[in-house]
Amino acid sequence: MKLSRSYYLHGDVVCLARDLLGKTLYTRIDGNLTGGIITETEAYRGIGDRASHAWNGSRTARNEVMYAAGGVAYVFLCYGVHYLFNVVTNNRNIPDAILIRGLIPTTGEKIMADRWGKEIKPGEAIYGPGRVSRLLSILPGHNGISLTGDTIWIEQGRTDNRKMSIKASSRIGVDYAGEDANLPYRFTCIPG
DNA sequence: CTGTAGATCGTCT
DNA sequence: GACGATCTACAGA
Repeated sequence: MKLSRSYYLHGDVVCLARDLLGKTLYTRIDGNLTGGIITETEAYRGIGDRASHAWNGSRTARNEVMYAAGGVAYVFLCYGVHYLFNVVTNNRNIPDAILIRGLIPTTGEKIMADRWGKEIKPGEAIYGPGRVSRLLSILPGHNGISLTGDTIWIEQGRTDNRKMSIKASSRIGVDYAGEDANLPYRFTCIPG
């Protein structure tokens, strides 16, 4: 069951980042269906969050899609090498987003292994936002597309995340954000 | 196991 | 012109 558009309009991005754990992210790119259970996320909270591209109201061609209504993809190039995939949330003109940092492949594992160039063991968790987008073949061309369409979407899945062990911790690679780097906006889980 | 250098380019100042 | 919401390979202990 696909998450509906209204799901992404929720006003608390930190709450949503936590809620996404245990759900399944799918992509269908060039006819290849791949997907996995989300195990790690980070919330980026609007214009007041120094770690966010939208900090201090910054609004440019790159981050424009963060200002769209929730339920679309935000994809950007990081370090000139990796594409990072975010879920845009909240209402129009409120630039909240959730970075997907890790998942456990459950669909199309062989396709993902080919894209990665490495073997993926059954049940093995993949950590790292750059790897996630590479395995799912998410590219800049997907920036701004709807998450309720047939290319990238998220399903509720079977996992009840109230029964998972969920941890909150500080976000990765955002030392430039000063005190905001210490906010507990990173969520990890061990499905069980 | 830990540490670190290099890759590589769009974006913002 | 500087710098990333990173990953990998490789060196050393």
